[in-house]
Amino acid sequence: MNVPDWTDPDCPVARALDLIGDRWSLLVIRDAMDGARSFTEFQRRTGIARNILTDRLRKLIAHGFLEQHTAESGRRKEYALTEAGRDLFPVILTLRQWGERHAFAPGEAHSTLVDQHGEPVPEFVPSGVDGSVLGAETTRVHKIG
Amino acid sequence: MNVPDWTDPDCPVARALDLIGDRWSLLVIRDAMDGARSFTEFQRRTGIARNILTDRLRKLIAHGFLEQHTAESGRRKEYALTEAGRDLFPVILTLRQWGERHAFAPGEAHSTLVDQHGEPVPEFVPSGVDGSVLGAETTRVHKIG
DNA sequence: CGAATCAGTAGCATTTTGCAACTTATTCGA
DNA sequence: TCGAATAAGTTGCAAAATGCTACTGATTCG
Repeated sequence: MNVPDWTDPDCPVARALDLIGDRWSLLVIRDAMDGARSFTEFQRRTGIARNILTDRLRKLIAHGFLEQHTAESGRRKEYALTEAGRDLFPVILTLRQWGERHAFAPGEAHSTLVDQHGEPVPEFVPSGVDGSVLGAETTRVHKIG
Repeated sequence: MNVPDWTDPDCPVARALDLIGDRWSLLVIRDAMDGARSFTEFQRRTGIARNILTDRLRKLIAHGFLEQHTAESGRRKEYALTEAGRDLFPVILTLRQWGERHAFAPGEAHSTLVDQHGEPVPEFVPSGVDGSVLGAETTRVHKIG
């Protein structure tokens, strides 16, 4: 997508999905957050076709999620998350937690997310200014204008 | 996707994306959260092609995000979110907040999310058991086994 | 130096998506 | 109650995206 032909220009959700709402982009971001740096490493972890990976890495760079820089040792290139890319952490986290709750059978094993001390990351629940839990029923979209 | 051929069976992020990681599913969910109930309404709001919408609605039902029931008045069918579908709220919210921060120029107008009293929904920041802010740098994936 | 590895490209087959026109059932209004 | 409008898809075909396999030119390692 050439940046300014948004599916729904007023909606931040739609703009975000125009940028990373495809089969692979968020998996690449996930792996970047988990330490992947090289073309081959992204390819191995995701299983994406090589030509598509080339395309996705270019788009992710063009849209400001990744940047390519030269590694300390050697001249080989590396991909690293930008601030905007790292800022997708809450998106990946909520997808993960949704998946844990609804895409695994009870008792079925899955990878988990832990903090620096090895403690599991707690469930992440949105709350309003008064501390009440927020959901689709208790919020609404306020349109422009 | 026929449910048990996951891209990456151990990863909840990948499973979630196998189910709703395409151009349109999350926009349909977004509109369902914002009150859309009928085929035509989804079509009008998203702009998706009608045959693709048919396909997506069927898949969302098959995967347990939506259910179809008969409206009170009249015999016409309606689509409604299931509990699993409503539980995608945090995903939509974090996508929205990412979009607000990174996909709009400073000062550019966009729709906003408000609570029952019309108060803007606050920024949603993941934190660990000790209350510290979590991000990609301070967490890691703990694999199965 | 030679072999292996990395980072892609290129060509082609398959799948997915999009568009426009058509169909069938409801519903609404005179 | 009839006729028109609207809802909810379906169908056929064209265009775009994706995937697979093989190939290429640098790096790097022993």
